[in-house]
Amino acid sequence: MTLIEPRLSRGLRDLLPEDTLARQHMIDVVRGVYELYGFVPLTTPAVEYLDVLSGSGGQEIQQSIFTVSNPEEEQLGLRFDHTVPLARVIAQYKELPKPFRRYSIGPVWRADKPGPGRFREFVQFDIDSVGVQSELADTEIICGICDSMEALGVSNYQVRFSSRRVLNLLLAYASITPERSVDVFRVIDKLEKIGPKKVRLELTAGYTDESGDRITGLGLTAEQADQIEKFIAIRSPKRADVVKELGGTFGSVPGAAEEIAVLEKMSHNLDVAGYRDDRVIIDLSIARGLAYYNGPVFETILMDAPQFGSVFSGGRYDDLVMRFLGERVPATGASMGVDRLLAALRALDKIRLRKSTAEVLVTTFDSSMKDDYTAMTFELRRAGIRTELYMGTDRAGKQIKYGDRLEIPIVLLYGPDEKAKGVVTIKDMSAGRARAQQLTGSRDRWLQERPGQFEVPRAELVAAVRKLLAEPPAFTERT
RNA sequence: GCCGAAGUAGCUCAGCUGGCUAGAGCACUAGAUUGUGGAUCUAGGGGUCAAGGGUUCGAGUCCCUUCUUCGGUACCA
Repeated sequence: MTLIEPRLSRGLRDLLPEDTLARQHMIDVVRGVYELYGFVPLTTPAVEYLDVLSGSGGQEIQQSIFTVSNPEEEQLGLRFDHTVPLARVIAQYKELPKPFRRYSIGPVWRADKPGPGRFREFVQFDIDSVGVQSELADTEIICGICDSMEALGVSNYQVRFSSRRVLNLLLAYASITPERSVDVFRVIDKLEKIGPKKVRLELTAGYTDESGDRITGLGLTAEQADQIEKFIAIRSPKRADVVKELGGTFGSVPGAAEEIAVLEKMSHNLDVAGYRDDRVIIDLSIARGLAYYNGPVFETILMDAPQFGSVFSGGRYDDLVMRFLGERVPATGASMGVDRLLAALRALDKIRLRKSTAEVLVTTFDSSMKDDYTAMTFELRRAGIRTELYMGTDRAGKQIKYGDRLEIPIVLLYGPDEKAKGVVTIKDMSAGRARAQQLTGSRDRWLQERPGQFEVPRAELVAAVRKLLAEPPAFTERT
């Protein structure tokens, strides 16, 4: 018999229970925030028609789409984000009430070459408001980002926003054609990463980096680069100052006053909602690389883990539905990089890792008492306590060890002795974990001490377990 | 895509100018301990030395090719 090697195609990975629980927890928290805002969930298939995904043109785009075959031999592919399927749904279900404010959570696929921290299948959490032109919609997305970060226990973060329209006006002012503007945005967006010198070189003549790689410049003139530098030099920790200076320097550019006013309104809305300069700033170097953004753009940095880059970013994209309807539908939204944020939260020690969902393990070390164990287990489950019944008749040591390895906080011991006395032995596993740190050698003492163990009347089992679960554990747990 | 580095047990690695049956630590399994987690002791399982070819009496070690992984860089709708 030829054995099949267990393996995964490159760029794909498994998430073992511990990782899945951490991810689930994070998603639940953020979902809770946006449901608090009244967003509704939307689920679309992983597979879409290829032309729906890639539009009429876009060969580059098609290269990173995984194609899929079906019996009808249709041209299909896996979605690479949630935004395009959303645009399709908007166009297809015209009866949907507007504004349509929805969130989508699920895997997306990109057939790129995987790199460190980059996979071919990854989960995105998207929130979008469709059908609202008002900057209130953009503001609300930003507020939700802030609330999400705080609900996740991160206080030191910064949401930075800018506006593509303001940037576009600037580029026009610097005599840069609209076709080139996306290239320019891409370079400006690197400011934080590579510094102003390299940005200037990349905007103009290009340069050769340390590894000998040739970076092609955009070929702008020195005057054009000057203009761009003058613009992105406008920075301040206070939103009002940025708006003011922007108005002073560029207010006379045709159409600029109107767009600067949008930034001002957003800033005002944020103030009213209670999100001040310490959390949300205007940063004119935020451009985002995506071509379809046409209004406010924003991103989120964890100040204690900036190396992870933006963990939650987005912007306004009023023209995406055009592809399907031929008419403009205003839309704005953001996408949370679930895996990136999770990695950052782990680095910051903000995620409690759990190996099991069970709070209680019922051990079964006397085979004549199987019915007692089953009854006990379901009694706890009906009381809403997450309970695992040990399967098998291994000796007590193994069963307790199993609970220990899965970090189940409570283990129940119930044998003939307990039954005769009408009690259950409850074992608070955290106590033993703390004790084991101090105790060296001496197995006898370890056996005698039985840390964290106590008996309660069998009838009071549920109440006692509830009480113990409500108490703070004896050892320090991450929240 | 480009530049660089590395691939030996599940993980981290040792293995000298080519030479006994390829090792260690950790992890895992079992026992000491069939009613108690940790520590300790004992035993055990686990390897196509990334793959293929070449040189050689002999290759984990040298040469070539391919693959993969990790850095950096570019791209990222």
